[in-house]
Amino acid sequence: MKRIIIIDGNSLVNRAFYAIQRPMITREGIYTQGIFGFLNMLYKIEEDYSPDYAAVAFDLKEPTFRHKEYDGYKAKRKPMPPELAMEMPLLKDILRAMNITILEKPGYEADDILGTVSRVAEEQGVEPIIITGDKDSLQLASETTKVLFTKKGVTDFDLYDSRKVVERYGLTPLQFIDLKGIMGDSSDNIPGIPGIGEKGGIELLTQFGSLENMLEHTDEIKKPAMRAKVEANADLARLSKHLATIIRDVPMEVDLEEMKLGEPDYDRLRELFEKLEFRMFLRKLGMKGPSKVGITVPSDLKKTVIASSEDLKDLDTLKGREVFLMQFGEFSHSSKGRPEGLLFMGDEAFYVDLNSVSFEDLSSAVAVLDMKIYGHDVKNFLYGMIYSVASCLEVTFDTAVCEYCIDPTDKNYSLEAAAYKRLGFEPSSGQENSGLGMQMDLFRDSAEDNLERGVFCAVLDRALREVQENELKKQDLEKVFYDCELPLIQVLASMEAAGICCDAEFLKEFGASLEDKVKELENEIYELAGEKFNIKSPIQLGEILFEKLELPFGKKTKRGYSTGADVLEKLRDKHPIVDKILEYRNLTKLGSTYIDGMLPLIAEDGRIHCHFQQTVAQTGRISCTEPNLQNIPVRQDLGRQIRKAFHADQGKVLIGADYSQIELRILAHMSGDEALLDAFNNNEDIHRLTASRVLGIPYDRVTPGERARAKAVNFGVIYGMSGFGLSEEIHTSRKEAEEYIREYFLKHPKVKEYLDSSIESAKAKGYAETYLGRKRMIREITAPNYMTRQFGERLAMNTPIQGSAADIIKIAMNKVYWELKERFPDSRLILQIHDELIIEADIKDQEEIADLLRNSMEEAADLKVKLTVDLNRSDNWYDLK
DNA sequence: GCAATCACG
DNA sequence: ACGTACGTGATTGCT
Repeated sequence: MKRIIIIDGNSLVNRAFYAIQRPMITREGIYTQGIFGFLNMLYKIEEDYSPDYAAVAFDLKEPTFRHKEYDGYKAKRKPMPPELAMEMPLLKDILRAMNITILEKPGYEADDILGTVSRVAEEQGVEPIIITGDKDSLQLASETTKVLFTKKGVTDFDLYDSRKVVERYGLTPLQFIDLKGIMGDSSDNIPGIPGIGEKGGIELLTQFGSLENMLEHTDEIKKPAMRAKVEANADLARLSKHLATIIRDVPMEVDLEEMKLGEPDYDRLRELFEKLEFRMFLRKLGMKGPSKVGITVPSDLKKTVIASSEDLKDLDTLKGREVFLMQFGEFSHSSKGRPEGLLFMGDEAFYVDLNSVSFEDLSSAVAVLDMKIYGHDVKNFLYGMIYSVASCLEVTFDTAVCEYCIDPTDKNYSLEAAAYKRLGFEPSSGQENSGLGMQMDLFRDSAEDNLERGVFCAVLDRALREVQENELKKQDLEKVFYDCELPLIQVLASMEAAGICCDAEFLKEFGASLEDKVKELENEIYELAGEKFNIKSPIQLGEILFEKLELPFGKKTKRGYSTGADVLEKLRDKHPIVDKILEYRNLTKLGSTYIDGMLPLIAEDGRIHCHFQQTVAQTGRISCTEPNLQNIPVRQDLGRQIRKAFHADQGKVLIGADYSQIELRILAHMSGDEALLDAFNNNEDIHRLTASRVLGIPYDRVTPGERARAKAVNFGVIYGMSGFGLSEEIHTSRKEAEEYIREYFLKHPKVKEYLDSSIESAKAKGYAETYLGRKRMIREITAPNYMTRQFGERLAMNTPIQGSAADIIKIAMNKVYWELKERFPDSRLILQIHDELIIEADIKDQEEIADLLRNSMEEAADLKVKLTVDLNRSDNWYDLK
């Protein structure tokens, strides 16, 4: 028997829209999750039921006969969310391209079309399957007509025929209509008989079989209350049933042959899928496009396991070549483990088993090979070599870092994720959890298995690289990637390998002294609270402060009272316990994060080797983990003491250099605001100047308090401030804060223009752009939700500023690294803290290196303002000020 | 695994 | 009427 699928388009796309949890938006700002979900459903159904015919019915906007017969029909129905409404025309385009018939009929609903087409099909001996998320259509089920009803997600359905309807609900499909006549339907605003719901309705239908029969024999209704309701609303019930009845003879021509499934219009479909960024579907159709790349390992590839130091000479065939490199096993710098093995693949593949080959032997073998290497997350692999070797290897590509340049908003840069995104690659069975990208350290396979897996990764990575190379060109990202991020990999690897000396004894002693004070404070707090409790638990603390001690609570969080420092700060003079708690927090933070957290991360060489993350921050900054050396305390002296533990090695000195006000200088450059430009070019104090301009005070008479407020205003400008945010920051009324902002923009009209243009540009292009052309997608900017959109606007203002600063210091780092390597190989860049670089320099070269550092940083970008750098030298980090 | 908190730029 | 400044990472408590 031939089979037709008849889809309720509106209903299904609605289900699809809400089934896909996270919003999907393309680069151009088109919402796609409804279409995406719909197509997934459609493909699944085609696969499961292989239909011969297909049609999709849609509702039209104009009123139907039901509206005309009953004013309130669907009156309370919420309109389709605008994000989804946007998708509808595109969905129809896709269906047309697929050669799937679209059915619409003025005055009727999609349901009626389903009813009519299924009747005709049944008459012509074709089995109809009706697909919908709406229970109403169950009334159409018969022995031949099936209703496929969405259950959850986009691939989970329930199939009903008349028998299953009876089994499941105890009613025949036709009785469903009667039921709705009695109980009504709030979503369609069908009244039914007021006061009778589903339970009562089923009871009545079980007794009478149909609504008409019931109305003729109301005297037989046993419960008097129910009888009264039925008798009083007989007409309403008839109307309701009428409204709920799906019309099965809509006056329309139904030609099944026109609904026959045929070849889609591949070109048009490809065009649409590309526009919507549906890489998976592109691949599914086996069409040309980025998904065409086949992942097959050449069968004649020579593969060798190197399991002894003597065999390392086999690697000579790689000499001078560009080689894919991948590491198996240990990743963390702090733990003592060594990598399991390394894969090298040029024209041939080699797996060096580091269980049988010494690390030193490998490194000396590699050192003379003069290879260029590429791979996925190469920085981690470089650490698998001795630094002197790693620094000789030129890195020609990194598919992880490249993916980050193309889309810095992604959360997962594993090889699998990137290959899935760009190629539509899905692991075949047996590969699902093979850890192709990230987690190879979890596997302890045989050398042969690692070799096989590595070779597959090499082929996959090569395919990914080709797509990415095109994308870089297309999006004008080549400068960002090739000139900035790619060379930086080497720099960061070197910094990680270098690490910084950390004095464990100092930390332990400092920690012990903290501990004494913490114990003391703990007891005092229990004393003042009158009981013991967990001070570290915001919930318990909140109960003590705001219930037991009845202090006035400021803000609330999802879980209860807010006990953040800003709230407690305001309560300091209300109760002595508050100060103790603030001090307790202060000390335990230092103890747990900066002492206990740091000590185990000191490596055998007495140094801490943090990991610099090049693919995390959405603005282009780098971040730092295990430990985070970018947030070592500095603002308060007590915490700052921690820095005494970090020092230069024997015969070395630390040289620190930080950009002065780089973000505000970038703002001055981008906006062209004369007042800002002049201030910076004349080395004026920018916060003082802002105070003077905004508050209307002579420059020389600005007080420290006024300067501090102006500083907050300057930060606010960079962050895309609101009056509320600023008022919180400087503890003033919102009105006053808004006054400052108004005055600031009045005095700096070009800054205002620039920030507005940032928003406009992000709206038009869908992304924010930095000095080097780094792009960050800002999906929020077109969000219908006000808050979300506002957030997007702040991102649009801040990202070019923060991101350009990141670009500039990266340029400086590349320059400094190569200069040091050539001229002062004993001195190394060791830390970057966003606007600051630290070098551990050989004492004898310190003067020249200081100059080199300053010049590299100041000349990293050519802006309308001078970039200035403050330099400091010391043998420990604390005194680097 | 998330929320709250707090360290940095 | 709403809820509010940008970007990170580590620790702790709680579900």
